Amino acid sequence: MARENAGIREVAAAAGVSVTTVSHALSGRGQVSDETKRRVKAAADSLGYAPNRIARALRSQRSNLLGFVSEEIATTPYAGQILVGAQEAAAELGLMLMIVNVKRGTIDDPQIDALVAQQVDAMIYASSSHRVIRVPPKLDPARTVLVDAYDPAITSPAVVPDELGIGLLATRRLLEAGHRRIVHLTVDEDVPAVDGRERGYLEAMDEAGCPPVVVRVPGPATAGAGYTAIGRALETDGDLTGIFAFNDQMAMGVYQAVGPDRDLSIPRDLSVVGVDDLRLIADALRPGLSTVALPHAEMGRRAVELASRLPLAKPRRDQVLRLPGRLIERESIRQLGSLPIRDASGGGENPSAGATVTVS
Amino acid sequence: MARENAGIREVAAAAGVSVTTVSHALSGRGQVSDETKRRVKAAADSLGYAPNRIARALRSQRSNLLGFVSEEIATTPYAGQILVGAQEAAAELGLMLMIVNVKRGTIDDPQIDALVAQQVDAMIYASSSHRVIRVPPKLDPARTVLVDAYDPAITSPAVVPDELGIGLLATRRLLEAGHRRIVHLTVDEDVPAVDGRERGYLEAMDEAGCPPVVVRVPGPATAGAGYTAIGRALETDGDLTGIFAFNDQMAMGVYQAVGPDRDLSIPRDLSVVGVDDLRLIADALRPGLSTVALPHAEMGRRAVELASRLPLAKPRRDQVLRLPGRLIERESIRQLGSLPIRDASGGGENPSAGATVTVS
DNA sequence: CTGAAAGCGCTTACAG
DNA sequence: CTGAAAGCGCTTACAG
Repeated sequence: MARENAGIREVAAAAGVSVTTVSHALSGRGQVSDETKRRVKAAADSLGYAPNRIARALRSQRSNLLGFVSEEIATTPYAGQILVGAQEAAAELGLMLMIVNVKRGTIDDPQIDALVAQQVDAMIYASSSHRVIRVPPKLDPARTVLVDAYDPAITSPAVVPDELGIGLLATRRLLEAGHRRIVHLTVDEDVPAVDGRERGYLEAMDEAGCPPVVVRVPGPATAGAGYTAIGRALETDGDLTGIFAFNDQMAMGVYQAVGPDRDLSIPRDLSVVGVDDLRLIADALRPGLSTVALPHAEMGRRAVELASRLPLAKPRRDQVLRLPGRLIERESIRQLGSLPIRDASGGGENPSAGATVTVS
Repeated sequence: MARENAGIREVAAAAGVSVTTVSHALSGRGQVSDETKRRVKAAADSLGYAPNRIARALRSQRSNLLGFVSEEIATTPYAGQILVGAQEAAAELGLMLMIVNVKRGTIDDPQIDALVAQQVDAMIYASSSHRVIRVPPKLDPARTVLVDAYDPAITSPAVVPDELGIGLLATRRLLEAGHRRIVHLTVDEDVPAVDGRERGYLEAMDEAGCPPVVVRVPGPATAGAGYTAIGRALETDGDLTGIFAFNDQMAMGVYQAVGPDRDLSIPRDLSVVGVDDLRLIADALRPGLSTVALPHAEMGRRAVELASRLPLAKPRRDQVLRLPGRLIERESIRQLGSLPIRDASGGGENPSAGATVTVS
């Protein structure tokens, strides 16, 4: 894979100019006549010249490398998507990504040291799910961008999903389909995703004048948690018709609970919306699960763009970029239309009159 | 992130020797007295010296970089696991991975050119699922290792799962649990995974003297395909008790089919084993799905180890490393014990007497 | 066993 | 507008 091709000297010789002029002509940095520029470019093309990035990095003290530290890249499909977006943006900017995988909650890792030793221009630290973290102290906060994470202790910019907007989007979708008795199934974890989606739900229900019901079960937010939660929800309100699950896994638990155990079916009796757009789940469930896709690829993109400007950008405190989710429609939401199914009342009451069920 | 620390000159000054001696002492390449070596190392430590990898790469013409080209790293959790294994092995060998994501079936990609321009020492090309591919011509076959893929046209070493062994493992597990009427649900795709697992199934059934039944439905191997396949299987043999699904997604289709549509339950009436150990599915299904985990991380490891030796290794034609799968037990297999449930006959017949059902 | 010197392939003041 | 020269931080023949 070693490049045995022409170097800048060969190009210079072929074009009949000095290496300085080749460098200037190709980089556009110096003053070079158009004619010379043309000749140099022609020579470079015909020789298949590509600058040696290592030599360039050594001389210019810029590696054009971005470090990408990801927590548990393998355990969720999310990190992969962030990576793809980051990768694309990096390619467009002429940067390469150097990737390292660390355990969740890592403070110190020899791999991170290795990355620093590579003299990356900046670092991207991607969490495995939106939460508050402690950035490893090895990373220079002024040269680090956080993805799907937020560290209140430092001033690095962060790119995160707009969790509140996601809660609004999912809940409004159910409201627009005519549902009034909508429950939010969530977990008792103290992370921005849980908090933000719930606040979005409460806000949307408030707007619509519907009493909110939040069912909170012990985390993590798995199918099992969803199974437990929907059971509680149905005990609390046997007439509910809309379910906003914290994520697709919890939504899967709803599917598992309604079929065999009860005489309910989706979407006939219950409309369900999840979050994550985990294809493996959302596509495989019958009927397909409507869900809010998180902007992972876009987060990766934006993180790279921010990181590439980091050495130059002015430090801004609490610079956090919230990116919107996107509703992916499948078949789990029933349009109630003008005629209400079962008891679709509930308008006009104060949201504070709604229930919060906590299972522990 | 730029290292503003000591360079080799500072270490030399601190130790009272030349930079040559520092280089020799630290790399262990030249002849240096133990005493000098000790002094140099102490100086390096106290200054926190780390060699500049870029300078080293430029001078020694070895980048210590491995290119990792992955197809659609985001769409499956597999690629992530391969990456983690590769990452770990690379770290142990003092190598860094430079990662690029390409579309499935890519022949030409500017990202790959970029990787080549980085002067990586070798390349790893990881497919998104075990199949026959055409390696992009930009990659030097003598410096490329294939993962989860095989290109008959070139001589690059390849690291793949032992598909036949996986078929044997899954089928024998059902046989050992006392099942005799075991069906293999698969798809009509011409890839090594389909072919190998099926051959393993046939071999194991033959060993046990049980007639095999293969139900083949149109791909891809999704939950929907599994749903269709189990329907056909039950039409063909209403008394079957064991199901070896091509993968976890097809196994999920079996779960979806047995519950609501028929009076069958897992594992009471049907024992199911899948392949992939997709946590999102295998853990979430009720009962948990027993499945064969593919050796993804190990494949990544071995690929890096091979790649790191590639510039030195002798070219060996058709060097393919087959790594075994591992059975992950959950709750989807019932031990039939000594007393046969329903009709557990079927021994003694020739496998060729078995059926192959193809749905198109 | 130790060190002076060349050089990897570029970029970048600087001089003309 | 163009080019000679220095130098990024190492490694590596080579000489002593």
